[in-house]
Amino acid sequence: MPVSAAPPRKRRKEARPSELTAAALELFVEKGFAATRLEDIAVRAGVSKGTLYLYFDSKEALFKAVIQEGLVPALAEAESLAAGHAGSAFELLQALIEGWWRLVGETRYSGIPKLMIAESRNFPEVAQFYYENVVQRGRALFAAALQRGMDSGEFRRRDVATCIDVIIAPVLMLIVWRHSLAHCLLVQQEPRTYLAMHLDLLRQGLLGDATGSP
Amino acid sequence: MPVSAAPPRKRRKEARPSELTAAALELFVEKGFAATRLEDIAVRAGVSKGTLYLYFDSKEALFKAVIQEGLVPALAEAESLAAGHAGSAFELLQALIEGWWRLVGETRYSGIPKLMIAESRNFPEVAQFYYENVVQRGRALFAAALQRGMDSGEFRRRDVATCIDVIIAPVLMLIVWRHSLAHCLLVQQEPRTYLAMHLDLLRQGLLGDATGSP
Amino acid sequence: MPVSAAPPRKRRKEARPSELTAAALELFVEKGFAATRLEDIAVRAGVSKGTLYLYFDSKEALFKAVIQEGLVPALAEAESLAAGHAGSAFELLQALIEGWWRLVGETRYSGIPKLMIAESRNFPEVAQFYYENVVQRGRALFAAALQRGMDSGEFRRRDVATCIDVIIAPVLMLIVWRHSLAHCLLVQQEPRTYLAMHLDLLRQGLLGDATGSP
Amino acid sequence: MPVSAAPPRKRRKEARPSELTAAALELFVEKGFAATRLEDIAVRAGVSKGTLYLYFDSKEALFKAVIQEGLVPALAEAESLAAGHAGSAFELLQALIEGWWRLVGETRYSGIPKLMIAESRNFPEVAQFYYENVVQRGRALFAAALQRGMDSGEFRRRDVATCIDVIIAPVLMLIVWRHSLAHCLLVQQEPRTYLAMHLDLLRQGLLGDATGSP
DNA sequence: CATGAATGAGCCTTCATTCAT
DNA sequence: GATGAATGAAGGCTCATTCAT
Repeated sequence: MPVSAAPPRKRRKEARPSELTAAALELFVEKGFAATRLEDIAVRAGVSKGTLYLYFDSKEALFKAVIQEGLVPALAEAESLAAGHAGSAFELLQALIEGWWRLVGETRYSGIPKLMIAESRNFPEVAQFYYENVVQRGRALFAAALQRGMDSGEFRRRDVATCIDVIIAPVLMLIVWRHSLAHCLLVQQEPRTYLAMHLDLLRQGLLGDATGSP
Repeated sequence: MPVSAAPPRKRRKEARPSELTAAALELFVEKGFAATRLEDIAVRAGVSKGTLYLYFDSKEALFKAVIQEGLVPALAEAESLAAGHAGSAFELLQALIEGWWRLVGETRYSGIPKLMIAESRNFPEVAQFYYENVVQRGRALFAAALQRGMDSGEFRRRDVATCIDVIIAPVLMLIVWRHSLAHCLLVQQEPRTYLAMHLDLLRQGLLGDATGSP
Repeated sequence: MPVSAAPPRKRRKEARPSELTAAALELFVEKGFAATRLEDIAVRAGVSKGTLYLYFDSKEALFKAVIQEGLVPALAEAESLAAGHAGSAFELLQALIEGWWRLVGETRYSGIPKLMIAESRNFPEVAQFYYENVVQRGRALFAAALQRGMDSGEFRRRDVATCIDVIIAPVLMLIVWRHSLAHCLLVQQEPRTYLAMHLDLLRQGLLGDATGSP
Repeated sequence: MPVSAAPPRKRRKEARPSELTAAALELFVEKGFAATRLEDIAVRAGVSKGTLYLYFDSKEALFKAVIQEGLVPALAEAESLAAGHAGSAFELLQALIEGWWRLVGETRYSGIPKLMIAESRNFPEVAQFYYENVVQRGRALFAAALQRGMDSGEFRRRDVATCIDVIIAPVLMLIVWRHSLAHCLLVQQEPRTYLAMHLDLLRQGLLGDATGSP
């Protein structure tokens, strides 16, 4: 037993739950919920199987925790980013998309959307939580930007609710793609280029021609 | 017991495999591969558990069959649709998107993209097959339409490969959404409206201003 | 459909059961009863799985038939051979051992002793049948030869019942060995040499020294 | 619940594997490999089905362990017994046969020869192991005794390799017999009497007459 | 707190048996 | 008679969960 070194047990104890959910997230995203064994999660987190049950009541509870601690903090950050934004509506849209990529797309949390796509029908309660706390809040950010642009005449006037989903889809799809087919086929493309193309089409699509019509 | 009816043994024999893959597809899409029990598939197809093994060597072989017989026929139809198209490049794009919705989005095969997202990392070989026989061929259709529009000056000139993915994403996402979160939350929106919005933004986004410059 | 050739169905029909038991015997000896699939037997006999049930009620009934038609004819032949024997007691013993090798050891029926060793505890009734109709009758032949030799002073006087088993053991073991370890290790030895050695030791062992004592 | 007793977890852990192979050996010998259910083994060992898989990867691995831990220790003991033997060659033979009966014939390990006869063709690798580590070493012990006797003139000169097998056969057969037919028919004979008869015939058979010829 | 041995319900797979053709 | 598609009970194996240490 080493006399010094090694973080004291106290610190570990507090950090444990998030180490466990981090390991669980990785494996759930990789293999899916049902195909992931608790033992594998324990091994990846460097603990024993039984330890998982000190922090979570069941495999399903662990899954819920993974989702619940996943994207909410990122959303809060995005919300404050949007609140303090000063530029044009399109610049806000751009900031939202790029911010989302930085805060989610490039982190381990990017796996959560794929996970929810794969598992929501098996866990309706979790899906409900995710919808209310992530999807709705995320859509609201985009809705506000779009509404502002339309009200000011910067954007053509369209149905906002429908517009949001069309705009978000390429961003979501990029993430999902990188966690599914692209991952095992190694056909990665450059995300920044892809997002730039999306914004390029979007600018033209939303702004319309010089006269602002139709 | 009816005097007529009762499918003769012979006909069943030939029809069985596709009845089984149909039942399997539904359940794999609903629950995922690992969480689907062969017994459930058998019950849904109206046969016994053992019968599955008369037609497929294993659960995994059944999965492969589900994917392989899934979208290839629809793609062939889309290819012939594209080959015989006469209108503008944008009209071809529109026809591709709407055709895809009609041939895939509204059929049971719409579940396959969701299934591949969820399972491709567990079945790299199947992912490879899907990529080569569905993804690549689908992208080629859109690539041809885009290239034609750019060459003729109808569309602004952009990198085709990147452009394809951005354009396809909303269509794919619509399908995936309806098989995942939307399905269990009953927050369905009208697909036609959504696709119309996508095309609306796309027209403006691709065509650009009156002078044809970017 | 050929107009001529092929044995007429009538003949097949009579020959069928023994073709089936022949195939079954081979596979039971090779793999054991439980590990042999009826389908394999059917294939080896060149019929379909269902056909087996036209001749035998169950897998167990087939097993019983295999044993019952196995060694009884060979024993009858050995009995008539012994009955007509004219030489010394030792020559009779020698004729029995050599005859047994020719009638059983070199035929497919040599598998039956191995089969009974492996399966008798799973099929006590069959074991009973085998004991009464094969073992007992076989021992009786040896018993008669021994008794004759002891009565005439040709052999030393010993307990016949015990003596029989010691004498038979090497012959049995030779057969069993060739159907088990020797078969998969290819360490076959020459059976004739082995049997000659057995008889050589036996002659000396039974005859004793010149004075006929002890 | 008793205050004392109750084997500590630690001790069980170490003792488990041999408890499991002991139970497995009994059942494999009784019913054969394929006809033995893992559940029965577990019940006989007083554990649950799953526990077997903590110690053995599969049913086949359990089988291999049963064979591998079976007769090797007994052989080692027999070898040291032979090494320290001082009497005549025949006395050594006698000691080997009687020792083998005491160390194997009367223990649970006596089932292994029957098991190998029944299963070697299904498990060629195990047969190979058994042949090299048990059969070969056992034959070497007898070979040495025979060779010594022939070199000293105590025995008649014969081909040693063939002679061994003839001599061992009755001992092996006795064991096999008691685990197969004799077991279910209750026709047990006295083993000691049988072995004595074998040795009696053998002495006379090997020694020959007073003049040492032929 | 942490461990990992033990459990047993559950699932994939096999195969003896049946029966419509 | 002969076939082989269909059945469903049974068994090997896995893994979420528990609990004595």
